[in-house]
Amino acid sequence: MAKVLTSREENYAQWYNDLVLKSGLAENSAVRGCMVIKPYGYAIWEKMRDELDRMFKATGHENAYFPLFIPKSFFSREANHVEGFAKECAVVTHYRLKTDEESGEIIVDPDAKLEEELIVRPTSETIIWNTYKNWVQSYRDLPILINQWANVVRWEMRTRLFLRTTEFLWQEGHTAHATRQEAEDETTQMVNIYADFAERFLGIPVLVGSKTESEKFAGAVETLTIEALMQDGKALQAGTSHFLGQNFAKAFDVQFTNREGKLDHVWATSWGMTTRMIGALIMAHSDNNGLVLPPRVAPIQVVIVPIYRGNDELPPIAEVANKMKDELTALGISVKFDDRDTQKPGWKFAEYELKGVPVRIAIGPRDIKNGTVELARRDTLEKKVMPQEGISNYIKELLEEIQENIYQKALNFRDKSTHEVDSWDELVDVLENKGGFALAYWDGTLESEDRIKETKASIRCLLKDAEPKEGRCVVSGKPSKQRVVIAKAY
RNA sequence: CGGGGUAUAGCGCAGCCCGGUAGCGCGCGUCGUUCGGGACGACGAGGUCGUGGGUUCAAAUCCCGCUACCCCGACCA
Repeated sequence: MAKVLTSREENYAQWYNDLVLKSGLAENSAVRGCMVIKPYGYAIWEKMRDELDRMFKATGHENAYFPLFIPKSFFSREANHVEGFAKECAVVTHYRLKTDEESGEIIVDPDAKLEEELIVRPTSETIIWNTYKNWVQSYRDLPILINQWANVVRWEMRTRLFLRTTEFLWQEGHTAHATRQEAEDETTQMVNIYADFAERFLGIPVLVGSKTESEKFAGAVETLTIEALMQDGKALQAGTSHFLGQNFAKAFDVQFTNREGKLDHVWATSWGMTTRMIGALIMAHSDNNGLVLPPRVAPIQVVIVPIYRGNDELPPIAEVANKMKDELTALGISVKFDDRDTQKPGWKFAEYELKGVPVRIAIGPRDIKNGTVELARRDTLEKKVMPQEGISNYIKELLEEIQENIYQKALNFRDKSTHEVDSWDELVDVLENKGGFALAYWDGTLESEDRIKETKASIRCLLKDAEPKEGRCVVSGKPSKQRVVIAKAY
């Protein structure tokens, strides 16, 4: 087979980049740091979006849309929040272009300067809270459970396709509650939805936990996160859910009259998941032959490739293929019958492997004679000849099996790559040589955390369900109640 | 913004040191043979050598400026 991908072993970052480009998911655009998401990549995003949207709606959320632009002054309201984003936002200063008399070039019209600059949203808390202010008077107006599908812009210094782009697509949920408890429950509920989505749908096992003080979202009281492990042993923050306390309500003056007739500020949450998940999907499962897509996110779940010589051989094959396609479609499976005569079978095999299609069926003259098909699964690269009879139900079950197998494989890898460490040397050994998650006692101080950061790794999270156990901090040797998860991260 | 690198056909590159008017692979088009793992042959199309200036009889090649992109750091979903 012609080599189109750099291998993972040779250069992991290059492998990832090659894969995104060659499989047709996305490419770099004319604008620095921004990508073009191509149809195949966007189809994956649509699958993810539809499933998340379904989960959000099942838990009582509604979609709405807020503006792309946010008045600069809004960012002055919440001091902690602005600290986190102020340095990396795109700012709109003018509203008109004109043709320069001398050069004939298009220039920004200096007379068209905005009185107040507009910020291209890096996230929408400020404009949404400014709006919620008018929506809430009484506890009867609560809760507000809103999600928005949108694009946001963060002027990152270094970008990578899907993992970190200047503009990216995401959903951001913003909820308002009458009580602290209710908002905290919402925060937990949403991080659990993310974890469930990642594991059940994307086949990516995740750790659920809370961020340290220094790693949490600017403006949040607590940030819950799901952390995934990539095949190169680095962690990827895959979704976050923030308990915002009353910070934004106070900054934007969102008060309501509670059941006792007293004025109070509302309690808030926000939570988001982005197109970065496509990057996670790629790095968690794919191999040197290309993408490996879990069936539930695969835009094409089954591809049928005819093998024929001359135009006489095609019609009987097409007949079997189309019948099979109809049966599979009736079972809710997405099927492509690729009868293009512009590409050869071998070319198509390689192409669909690169694109990560979970199941491939090949039908040739031999199969027509024998009533069989050749069936290949992408996750294991196994091929076998099967009878046509009953193939549809077999494939339906096989897709489930592939979904499960991909998840188990990732889970085994994570378990194998998770190490308990009890000293600084052990920690460094894991971070430098082994990769993966290190579970270590930490004394909870910023000093110790900074020391850990000097290794280029960070505390990914404090595990949600960890039972308290006594130990000594690997940095300071001071007493510690719980192990934390440390890893190098994207 | 600091350090390093690159810019030549749609893509990947050679040519530059030592100046003489551009080449290879892939891809693309036509025709034929092929088609159960990225086929083969023949013919063909395609380049103001990033950009502005300078040196020279002559610049992809030497000199100066500019711009863009990539990699490594600080930032980050």
